[in-house]
Amino acid sequence: MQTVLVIEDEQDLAELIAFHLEKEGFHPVVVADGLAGLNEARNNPPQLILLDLMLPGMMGTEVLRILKGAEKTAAVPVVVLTAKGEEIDRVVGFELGADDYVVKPFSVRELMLRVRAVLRRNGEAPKPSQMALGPLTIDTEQHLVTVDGEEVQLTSTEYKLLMNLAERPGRVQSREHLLQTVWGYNYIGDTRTVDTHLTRLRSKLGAAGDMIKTVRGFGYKMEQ
Amino acid sequence: MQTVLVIEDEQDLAELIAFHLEKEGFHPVVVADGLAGLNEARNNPPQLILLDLMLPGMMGTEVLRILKGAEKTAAVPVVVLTAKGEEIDRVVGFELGADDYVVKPFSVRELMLRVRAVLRRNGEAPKPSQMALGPLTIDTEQHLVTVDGEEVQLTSTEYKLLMNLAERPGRVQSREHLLQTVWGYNYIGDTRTVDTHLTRLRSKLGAAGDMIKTVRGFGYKMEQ
DNA sequence: TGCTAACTGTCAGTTTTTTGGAAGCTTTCT
DNA sequence: AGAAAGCTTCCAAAAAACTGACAGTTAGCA
Repeated sequence: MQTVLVIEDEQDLAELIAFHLEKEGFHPVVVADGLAGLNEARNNPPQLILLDLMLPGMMGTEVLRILKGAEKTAAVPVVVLTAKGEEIDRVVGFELGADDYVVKPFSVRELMLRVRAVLRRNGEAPKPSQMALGPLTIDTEQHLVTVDGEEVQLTSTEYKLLMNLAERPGRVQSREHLLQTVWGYNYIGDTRTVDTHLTRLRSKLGAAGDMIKTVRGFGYKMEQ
Repeated sequence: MQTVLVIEDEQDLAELIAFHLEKEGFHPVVVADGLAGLNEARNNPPQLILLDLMLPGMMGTEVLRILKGAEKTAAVPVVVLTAKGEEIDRVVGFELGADDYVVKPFSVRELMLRVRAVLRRNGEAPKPSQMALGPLTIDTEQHLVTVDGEEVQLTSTEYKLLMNLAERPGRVQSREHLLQTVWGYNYIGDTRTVDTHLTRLRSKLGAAGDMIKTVRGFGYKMEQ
C-alpha cells in the first residue's frame, strides 16, 4: 500500500484530496500544519508528499527545504500545491527540489494524474539488494559490506558514500554532486569534507580501497 | 545544444513558443502538421517534442502513438498541448505515453517549466555520451579516453582541450577561441600556452596524436 | 539520567600533480 | 636565406588532493 502524506490546512480541501487518494488506491495521511507534517514524514516516511505551500505557522517552502535536507525524507518525492503567481521556478527547480506542482485552483483529476506520474517515475528503479564489484560485496538489505569475504564496519556516511559510487560504477561524480546526494539536498558545507570521508572509506576498505579512483579536477569514480 | 521539435499548426502560438524556447537556450524546430512532425522527428531526433493534440489532417493522438511506437523516436519525451476537457488520462498515462501535458490556454512560463522539468528527468538517466573517432574513444560519463582500446591518462586541461576539438571534428579552432572555451571567458594568458598543452596532449594520445591537425595561421582541428 | 565511545565536519599542514610561460629549436613559407 | 609560425623542453609556482588532529555532537549503554 502506497502512503501519501497530505500537508494541507484547509480542511475541506484536505478531505477532498484524501477521499480521492483513497479512491485511487492510496493510503492518505492528512496533517494540518508544517510541523506535524515534518514529524509524520520523519517517523513514518510516506511514498509521496503533497504539500500546500500556503501553510499557517511555517512557510511551506521552509517545510520543503527541511524535508529535502533531512536524510530520512530527502528521497521522498514532493508535489506542491501552490497559488498562481508564486515563484514556481524556484520551488520546482534545483533550488528547493519539489518534484512537481499543481496550481490552485486545480481539478482533483489533474492532481491525481500528477501523483500517479511522479510515483511512476520514482518507482521505476527498484534497487538490487546485492552488489558485487571485484573483491567488494554490498548487501543493501542487510546493510553489510564485505571485502574478500571479510565484513567491513562502515559508518552511515561512509556507507552512503560507497553506495553512491558503487551504484554507478565507472561514472565520475563531482564532490558537489556527492555532497548533494549523500549529505542531502541543500546541505551547505565544505567539499573538503568529501575528501576526509573518502580517505576513511578507502582505508576501511583495505584491499578494495583503491577501487575508488580520484579523477583530478572532476571528482571520484568507482572502478568498473 | 538541445533541440525541441514543436508540432503546432497555429502559427502565432508556434512563433511565441519558439521565441521563448530560444530565450531559454534551446534550439526550436517548428513544423505545422503531424506528418511533417513525424518526418522531422525521424530524420533528426530532437531532445524533446512539443505536440499540439489538435492538429489538422492527422489526429494528434495518432501522431503520439506513432512517435511512441517507432524505435527511433520512442525514447524522446513528449509534452502535449491540449484543450480542456480532452481525455488527459489516456494521453499521459501508460496508454499513449506522453511524458507531460499543458492545458490550453496556458502561460508560456508554465510550458517552459514543464519542458525543463521533463528534460531534467530524462537527462538523468542513460546518456551513453560516448564518442568515437577512428582509434580514439571518449566517454564523458566515465571521463575516460582510450586510443586503440588503451586507456590514456589526461589532466583536466588536456581533457577539456580534447573535448573541445573532438566535439566538432573538422572545424578549425583558433588559439584565442580555445583559450576562451577551455580556460574560461576572462582568462588572460599567452596563446603559446595552447601550444604547450597541445603538444602534451598529442604525445599522450600516441597513435591518435596526429588526428589533431595544425592549420598554420589559424589554429587546430580534429581530423574527421 | 549520566557516562562513554563512536561519528562528523572542519581545518591546516603535507604531498602530489598540474600548469603557464620562457627560451631555444624546428619547420614552413616566400 | 630570412622570417614567421609552430614545437618542445624545462622549471618554479599554483592548484588539487590527502591526511591526521581536534572539537562538537550523537548514539548506545549502564
